[in-house]
Amino acid sequence: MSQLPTLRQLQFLIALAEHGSFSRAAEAVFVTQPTLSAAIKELEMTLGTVLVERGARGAVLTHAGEAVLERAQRVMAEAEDLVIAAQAAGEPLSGPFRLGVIPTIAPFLLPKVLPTLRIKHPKLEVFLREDLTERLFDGLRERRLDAALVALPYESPLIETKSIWSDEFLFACTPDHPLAGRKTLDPSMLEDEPLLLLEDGHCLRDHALAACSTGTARSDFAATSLHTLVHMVKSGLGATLLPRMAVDAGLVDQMGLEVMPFDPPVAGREIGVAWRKGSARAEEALQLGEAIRESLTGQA
Amino acid sequence: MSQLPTLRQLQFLIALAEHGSFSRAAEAVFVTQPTLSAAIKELEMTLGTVLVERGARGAVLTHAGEAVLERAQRVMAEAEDLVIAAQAAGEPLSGPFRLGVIPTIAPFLLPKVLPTLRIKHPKLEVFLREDLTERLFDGLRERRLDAALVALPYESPLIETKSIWSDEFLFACTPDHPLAGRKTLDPSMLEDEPLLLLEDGHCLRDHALAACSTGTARSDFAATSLHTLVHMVKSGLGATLLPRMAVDAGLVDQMGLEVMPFDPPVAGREIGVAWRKGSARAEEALQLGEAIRESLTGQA
DNA sequence: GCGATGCCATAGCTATTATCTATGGCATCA
DNA sequence: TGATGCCATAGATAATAGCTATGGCATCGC
Repeated sequence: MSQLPTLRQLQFLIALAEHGSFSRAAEAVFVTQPTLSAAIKELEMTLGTVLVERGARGAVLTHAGEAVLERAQRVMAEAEDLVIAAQAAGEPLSGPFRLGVIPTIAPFLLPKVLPTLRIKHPKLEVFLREDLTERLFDGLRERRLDAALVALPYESPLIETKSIWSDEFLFACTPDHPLAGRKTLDPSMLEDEPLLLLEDGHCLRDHALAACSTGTARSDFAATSLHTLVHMVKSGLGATLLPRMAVDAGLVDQMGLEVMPFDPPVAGREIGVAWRKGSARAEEALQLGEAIRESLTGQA
Repeated sequence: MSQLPTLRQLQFLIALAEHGSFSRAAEAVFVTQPTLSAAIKELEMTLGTVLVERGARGAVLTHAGEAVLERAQRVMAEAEDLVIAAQAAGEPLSGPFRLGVIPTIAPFLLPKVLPTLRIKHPKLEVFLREDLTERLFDGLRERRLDAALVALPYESPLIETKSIWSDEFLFACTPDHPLAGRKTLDPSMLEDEPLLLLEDGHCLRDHALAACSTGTARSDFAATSLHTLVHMVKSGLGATLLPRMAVDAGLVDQMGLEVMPFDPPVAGREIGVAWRKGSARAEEALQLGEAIRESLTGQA
């Protein structure tokens, strides 16, 4: 069995590749140039291959160096994951946690949930990022996020999800709408009803359309947020579907709109937590989802 | 940024988990018990978590320890891959190379190819393993093999392939067969022709059936190798399809059988090289395939 | 009970090596 | 042709990885 390189050596190689010069790379990793120089030489010795072409204008990786660099980055990333996983396993739901939330959930869920979360997990520091599902998932894949709250179903490679809450859709319209005044509604009644929806890219748009397969979207107008959406409904541009969570949070209060549920089986969307497959904080993501569910049922 | 653990510490942890005792683990990695003890303690310090429960009857990993262990094994595997990749990049096609070959290729291809390979790449030490495709692919996934020569198409997760050679199918029958004496053959002529084939599991069986979609396999007899197959044909049990490579290698010499090609477009199978996705020797696998192709065309 | 045994932790020492400072050689560029 | 920037080497030192010896503490067999 051949000798293994040191993580430190790999770290130095990565810095060297990044900065293209022994001296600057050394500076970047807070050692002196001879130290880094010796470490790279040592690495080349243990690997039995020249990794770097030294020149007067700096250093360039050889072909073998590039191959090693790629794997070195993987090894370092795995090692860093290990550290995070260890900390997470030692004390779950503590420390900085980068959570993405989609815009149709964030303003209605977070005010309810964050205070309880802060009490139950005082060591947890939640950093929030609001964005569309696809971009949140990109963030998960690129390790910029630890977890995300999104609406399901939503398939995406390398992403795993767990549903934590069912969010029912409600029909919203002006009082002079033909369907106004009803207690409940059947999706089939929305046939030929031009629905006002969010812009393309918002998963709520697709989920709403899926919920009432008979309804059609107005193609001439679309809203950029749920708040503007209800205002557009109010001004007579059409009816829409709203998540109950948003209505409960007071989205349509004092708007003078009619809001009614559907007959069972109730149409809706699932709210769930998502994480990168193999993430060091996958377990924590699940626990966070559970904590959110509890805090929702606790004060529902 | 938190301090990273050492590969050595991870190695110690893996040994400890495997042996369940500090003393025996230490022995296994050729250090003394206090050394390993100190290293594990140091690891626990840098991770900020207790990984091991010390008891009088040995050591057991904590929950966090299990989580770290799993990732530690990944990191170590990646690091070992890095070493191999470096050596491969430094001097491709050298050193030990574990090559799997399916039984319907091995006896006919290897005698042609291995001698040239030995001359062109004298430092390459090829270790051969003959088995069915699926088991070879298992070997690739479990890192017991570096590459495999198989017949394509053959989809399998985590496996990548590259075709290197087209192997035409030939029709073989006894001289008293109705189709005997023809120059060429159309697949449609095999309708209702009961074909004698290899046992289930051999991809050649499936590829042969795919080549002539009209033909049907005899379900009462099946051969375990191409050599027994031709003997069974000879004894009148039925006709069959043989890869040209095997015929060229003398499979039916002095057997008194009729062998004829198909009309274009010629039916056949692709012979290709396969490797584990992300393998440290993926590049070498490709090069090996290229070398084999060259050695085939060189003396075809 | 009570040594005997096996296991892990600690202490103190040593050898190794990682890192630093200082310096030299060698290209490139003004 | 000096000046500059870059990497390699040398020598000294601090950090640490490892070893030997030993102690404490359970468990087990008698």
